Amino acid sequence: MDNNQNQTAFNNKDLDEETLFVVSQTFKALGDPTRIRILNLLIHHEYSVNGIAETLQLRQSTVSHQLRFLKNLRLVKYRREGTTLYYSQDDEHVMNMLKQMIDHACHN
Amino acid sequence: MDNNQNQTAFNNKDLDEETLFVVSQTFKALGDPTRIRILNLLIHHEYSVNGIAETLQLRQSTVSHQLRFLKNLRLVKYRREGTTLYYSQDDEHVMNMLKQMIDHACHN
DNA sequence: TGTATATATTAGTATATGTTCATATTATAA
DNA sequence: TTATAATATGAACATATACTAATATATACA
Repeated sequence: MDNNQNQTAFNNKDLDEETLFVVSQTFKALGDPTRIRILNLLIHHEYSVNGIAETLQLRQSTVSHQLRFLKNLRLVKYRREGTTLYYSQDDEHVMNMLKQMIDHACHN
Repeated sequence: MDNNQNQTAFNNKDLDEETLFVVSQTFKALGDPTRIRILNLLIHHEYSVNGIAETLQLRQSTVSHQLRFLKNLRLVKYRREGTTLYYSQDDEHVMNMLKQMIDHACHN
């Protein structure tokens, strides 16, 4: 039996610390209006940092900070073109959950 | 055309304020380890407040505070039996997202 | 090399959040 | 009514979070 097996497989009552950390961090990323707006933009296509800032009426600094947050969680990635960085989504599963929740919230 | 129609349907670039609030609040609820552990317990069956506290090794007060949080978002409900309140899940969709994310986090 | 543009980083600040202790409330039973 | 058990609430505290202004870094190009 695999030592790295998660507790879900054992149907245990509590979650192991690492799973708990990853899950809470990921949901936390989706738990802020600014990050949701950024990710919602990136559903459709890539954007530069300034592109996001202008579209969402946010400071460049704010966008950059939140992108770093999302990048650390591998929820977004970027490609460089000259001095411009184009950010795009990097976790299809999480993006699907975001879409689901937006639809869930809209169907009231 | 319906005035209450959400912006997702229009494929707009930004989300309306109310959707943004509901979505971020819901994800915020899932963005805390304690609340995740509580909800993860309630996946299987109902628990009393003290039952949760004992199982997860948390203070009664902590559990009660977090249950109020989850109750306000209609993520949990309760039924009374004497002086005991049995809490259970009340949003199948959100619970499914939690399960999905836990599985997602485990499959590393 | 020097300048311009795009982005990242740092430090400061205000606010939000989670936990705890102490206490209040509620319902039951003697 | 009084006592007990279960839960809720309020206040205080420490920590986390998000935003901003100012500045640093990096790339391209003249």
